[in-house]
Amino acid sequence: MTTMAKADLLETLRKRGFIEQTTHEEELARFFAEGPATGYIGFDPTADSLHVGHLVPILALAHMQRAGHRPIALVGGGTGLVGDPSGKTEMRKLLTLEDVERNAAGIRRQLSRFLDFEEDRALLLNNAAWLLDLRVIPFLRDIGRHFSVNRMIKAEGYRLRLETEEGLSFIEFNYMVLQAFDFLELCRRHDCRLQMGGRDQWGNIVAGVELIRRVEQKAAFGITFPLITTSSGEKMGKTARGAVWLDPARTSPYEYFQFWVNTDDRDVGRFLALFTFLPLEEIRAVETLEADGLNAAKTILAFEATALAHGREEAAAALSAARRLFGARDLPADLLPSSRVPRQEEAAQAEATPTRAIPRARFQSGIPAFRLIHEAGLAASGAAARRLIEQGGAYLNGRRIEAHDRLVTEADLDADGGLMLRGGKKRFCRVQAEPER
RNA sequence: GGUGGGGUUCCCGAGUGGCUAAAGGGAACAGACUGUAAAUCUGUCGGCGAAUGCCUACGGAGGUUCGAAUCCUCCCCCCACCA
Repeated sequence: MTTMAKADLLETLRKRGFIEQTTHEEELARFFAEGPATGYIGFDPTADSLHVGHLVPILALAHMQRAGHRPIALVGGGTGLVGDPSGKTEMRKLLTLEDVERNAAGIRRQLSRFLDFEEDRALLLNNAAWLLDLRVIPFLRDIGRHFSVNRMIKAEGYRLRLETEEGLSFIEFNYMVLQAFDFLELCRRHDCRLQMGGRDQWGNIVAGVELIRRVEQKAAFGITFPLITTSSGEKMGKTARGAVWLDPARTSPYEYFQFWVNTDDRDVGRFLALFTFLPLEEIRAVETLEADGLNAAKTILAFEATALAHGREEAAAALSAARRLFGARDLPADLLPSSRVPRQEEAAQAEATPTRAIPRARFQSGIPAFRLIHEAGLAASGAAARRLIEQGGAYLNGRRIEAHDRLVTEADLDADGGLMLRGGKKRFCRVQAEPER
């Protein structure tokens, strides 16, 4: 990458919607121009998978790397044992060391899809390395003395908690100090001078910037990202069944693809800028589209986002499955031309529709439709499946199921020994009869 | 440790002996309308192979009663003030 690209990073991030606030605007721009710069973002190991809500930070690191800088992803193996109170109204349950280690491993795997860790072009570190063995007294004397409690209790992250009944425990109160110390440690070890994070991290980031200036007399910078909400006001990335995960075992590539296709009209352009690498000039054209064109843009958004998280093949398979279930539509060649999405339906692709296997013998006696719907995962219980059918929302091979106790038999199986169930408008499940062994 | 307030179904929150599987709102799901969008309207919304049927449920364990989320006893947890 050229020096040009390095210098442009701040502008790129800004134009694509990544930036909420920065410290030292002009110095920061110079810092990038003089790069390569090293910057980091912390990830809490609260689960063994990251989810859609983490994409903004992940892609920010990826943009850094693409511009020729060096990103660090810091897994909070140490701070995860403490728990960040920022933006939380109640105290988090504390994680065990084993939890944290297992979760850190999952996160590492997922990040490597977005970042190139070869030859230290990006670093993946765990703050457990320097936090776990800290000694209290030296820490208080060397680091603690730089923090003013008067100022800390005014920080937004703490104020919320100080005002509620829940209160703030001492362990959480230390979080800011530890995170600031992380930044200092990264500065010392890797000359890292930039920390990015969500808007609720502003206080923690600034604390680190100031600590570095005080202790090392070096310039350090912070950037926060806006909280991404959907136009309907929801926090982005949540659906009925909870978070949309990056782990394919938790959220299948097909579901992941569907999540993006179902983007609100008003969000398509913004999300393309944030969650894909397609050029902004092309994305701008999307703003004026409506109906069909907009749906095509959502398809490309879904393809690109899925390809980033799960790879091109999985994305193509999900697209192919979606085309089969919802009807094929070719994508216009002049829409987002940089995308390598398959614009027309190609010959048979790998099956990406969720599939459920049922022993063939059960079809011989016949399976009540509501039971099958339940087993296929299209309803949470038998009663729910019954309701679904009563309300006319259940389909077998494209035809509405009229009675909840209708028997599904071998006569309903197609040439491949399977059948297609549908719940509501967009949930599908293929049921495959398993031959006897 | 003391005093007071509280723990209700996914969430918020009513309910203080039967009419309560439990008001109302939110979320969610389905149908209509559509563009796999939004908005709107209608319906559903503990489980059970049909039920005016059975089971489970109002922090936990017992008890009173024909009958308890509602009354009593003990215990656990949360919050506030005091120490």
